[in-house]
Amino acid sequence: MLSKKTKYGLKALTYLAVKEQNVPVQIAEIAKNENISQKFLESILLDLRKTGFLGSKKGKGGGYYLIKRPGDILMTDVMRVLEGPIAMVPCVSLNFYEKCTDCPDEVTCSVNRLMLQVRDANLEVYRNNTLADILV
Amino acid sequence: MLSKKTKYGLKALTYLAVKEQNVPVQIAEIAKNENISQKFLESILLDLRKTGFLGSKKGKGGGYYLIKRPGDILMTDVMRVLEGPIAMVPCVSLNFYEKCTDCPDEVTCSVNRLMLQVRDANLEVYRNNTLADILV
DNA sequence: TGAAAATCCTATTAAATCGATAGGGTATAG
DNA sequence: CTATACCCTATCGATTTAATAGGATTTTCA
Repeated sequence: MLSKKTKYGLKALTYLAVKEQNVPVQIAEIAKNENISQKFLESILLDLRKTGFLGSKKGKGGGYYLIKRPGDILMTDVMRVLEGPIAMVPCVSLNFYEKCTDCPDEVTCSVNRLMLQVRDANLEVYRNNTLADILV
Repeated sequence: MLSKKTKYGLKALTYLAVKEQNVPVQIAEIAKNENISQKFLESILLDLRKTGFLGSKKGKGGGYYLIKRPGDILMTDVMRVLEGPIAMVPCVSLNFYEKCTDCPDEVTCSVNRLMLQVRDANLEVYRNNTLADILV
């Protein structure tokens, strides 16, 4: 299942993508328009700012805005920040590799074999989509 | 993340696949060889039996065995039983469709748009793999 | 016929995760 | 200097997951 964090994060990013770049939009506005708990969204946007997707501005007239153009924001990067590793098991993860403790040999593991294909298929999708591509 | 249930279930299926068909293998043997909690595996195999993948035999010399040939067991079916829906959001699910309560329109939803592609990519993988294909 | 073997079944538990909330701190515009 | 809006940490309740417990049922076979 896709986490609500990821869902909300994606919705917020697309909301900002159709706005003027570098013009701050307030959390409250996004939350209201996208039916998201404001406090929860707050923490998600904070995350997206710390990871370099968003800029922010405090005080009156403040808010969040996209730092890069939608066409330059890859879904691979967004998904890794919001949802975590793209691989379904650590032993096939590119960025978060870990050996299985229970499994003696990855080469002869059927789970590994299947999940490698799944990882590649998902990567292909995320690499072929920027934020601009999923706008209406 | 792939659940342990799915991981263990897949390992058990492949274990049975390399054995003679219709010859029962005991839970204890599979659990020991694949480093799986026996009791947990018990409930998983029970599930796989109820959903038509395995047959069972009680008493001495009993155990579980594959009902179909590995080449006839599609990963789409296995994954749906063990892991649940293949889609990451219900609004793009083929077998478990549900409308989002928060989202006014699927057609203009960026999450929907992205997750449709992800679903199709995953389906493609699972449809192209039978149990026979992921054996060593 | 009875004891051992093995699956069947339900309930419970411990830990982790998730989604949401609380409550104040900090910077900035005007 | 005050209102605004982001910043930050902590906590909570619900759900899910992985594992365990404990016995019921069926079958084999001596």
